[in-house]
Amino acid sequence: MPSTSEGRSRPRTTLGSESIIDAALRLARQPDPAGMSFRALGRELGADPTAVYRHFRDRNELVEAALDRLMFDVVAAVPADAPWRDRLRAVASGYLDAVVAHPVVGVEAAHRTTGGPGERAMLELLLAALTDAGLSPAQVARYYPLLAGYAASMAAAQAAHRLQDDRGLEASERAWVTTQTLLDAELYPTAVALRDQVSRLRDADVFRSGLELLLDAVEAATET
Amino acid sequence: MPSTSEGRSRPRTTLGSESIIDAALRLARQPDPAGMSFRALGRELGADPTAVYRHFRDRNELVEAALDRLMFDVVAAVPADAPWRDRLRAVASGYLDAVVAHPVVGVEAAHRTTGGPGERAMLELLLAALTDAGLSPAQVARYYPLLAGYAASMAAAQAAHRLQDDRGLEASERAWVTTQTLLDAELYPTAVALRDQVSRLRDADVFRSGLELLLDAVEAATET
DNA sequence: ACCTGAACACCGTTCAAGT
DNA sequence: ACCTGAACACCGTTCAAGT
Repeated sequence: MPSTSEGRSRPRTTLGSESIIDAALRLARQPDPAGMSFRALGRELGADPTAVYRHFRDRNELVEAALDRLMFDVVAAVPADAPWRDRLRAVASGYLDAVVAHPVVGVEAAHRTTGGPGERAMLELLLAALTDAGLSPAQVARYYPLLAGYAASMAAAQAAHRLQDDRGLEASERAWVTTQTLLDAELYPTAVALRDQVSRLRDADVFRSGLELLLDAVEAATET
Repeated sequence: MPSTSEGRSRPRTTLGSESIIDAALRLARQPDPAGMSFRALGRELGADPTAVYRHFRDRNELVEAALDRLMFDVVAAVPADAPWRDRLRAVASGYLDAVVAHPVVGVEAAHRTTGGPGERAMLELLLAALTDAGLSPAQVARYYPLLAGYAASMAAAQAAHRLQDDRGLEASERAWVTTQTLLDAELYPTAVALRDQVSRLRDADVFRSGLELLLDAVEAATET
């Protein structure tokens, strides 16, 4: 490393948590698993990598802050006056898009709890929508973890899938459950129809159809 | 289960892919994210860490082999003559248990495709069960990716959750979707019932109830 | 033929030193 | 008060050298 300040324009505003999160999310968009390292972050910020430690205790805290910001923006984009089912659909697919668009942060979305305003806003939205649907508190307690867990884990899996094959873009075009095993298998030699249909499946389609089944279950629960 | 483990002394048989996988899975049981490093593996095998490269091209290949072995054993434990719904329940919960019991390998389960005999056996089981349920090939093509994706991503998320808080055992006792946010929130001050119920939720319960909803959907699809 | 071990290019993180 | 940069203890992986 040459001693700083050559070439390169200088972002070099005073460092703040928000600008660090911005930079982290910018790096997280690229499908490079190691793209959001502290060293890359320092380069992006025009500061020493370790300066980030002034604002976040460790990597964990930074990732959670970035994730919380994604959630906050997703919730903000959901029309508040839409029917409950539309609201849930909107928040779920917005969340999926955000997580997949920032795969480096997104892979951590499945199991992390941020404790921040974004998470709280999303929680509020979920609980309110389920209550508006007509569920009792006991029913909300049953369906809310299921919906949240489904969306979080499926989205993270898709982000991880996208991170994995940088190589075969065609491969990541297909749904991640679509093993090559299935596609070339003599396993189901007669079921050509099955192979054709599965090979056309996209990750987002799988996500959506599962979500609709869960929402159907919510709707059915209100009718008893 | 393989019976070839002889206490503490010296594993040091001639290195083979199978014994390496055994050792890797042994290390993967411990809830230490970095526990399955090549260096730890070398120690466990009584060999130089890099000797593993003689048998697996890289870490990716090793993880896939270990995962495939888990799947193979899970499928082998499913009674082949049970009704289709019982078979699917058995394979799903066996898979969840295996993945959560080997969290270091399990976290990778969501998005990986092994292409091995274990994966093929599991695929065969799934397709056969759905066909036995009465689904058409087109319906199988719709529900199979959903079931596989659901189980894979939820199981991986639970494994990741278990890896994360080594610290608060009580925290990982609770379902991972259960934010502290919800538990101490003034958010729903009236809904004490909701908080109480959610705080009693376990990860495995969430997994199971979602699975049953999906299986209900499969069953309903056969009646049209 | 198979294993070894030094070496390489990375990580996240700490901390004494600078300004 | 805030940032720097060397240093530490790790990674996965490569490759020339050993047996």
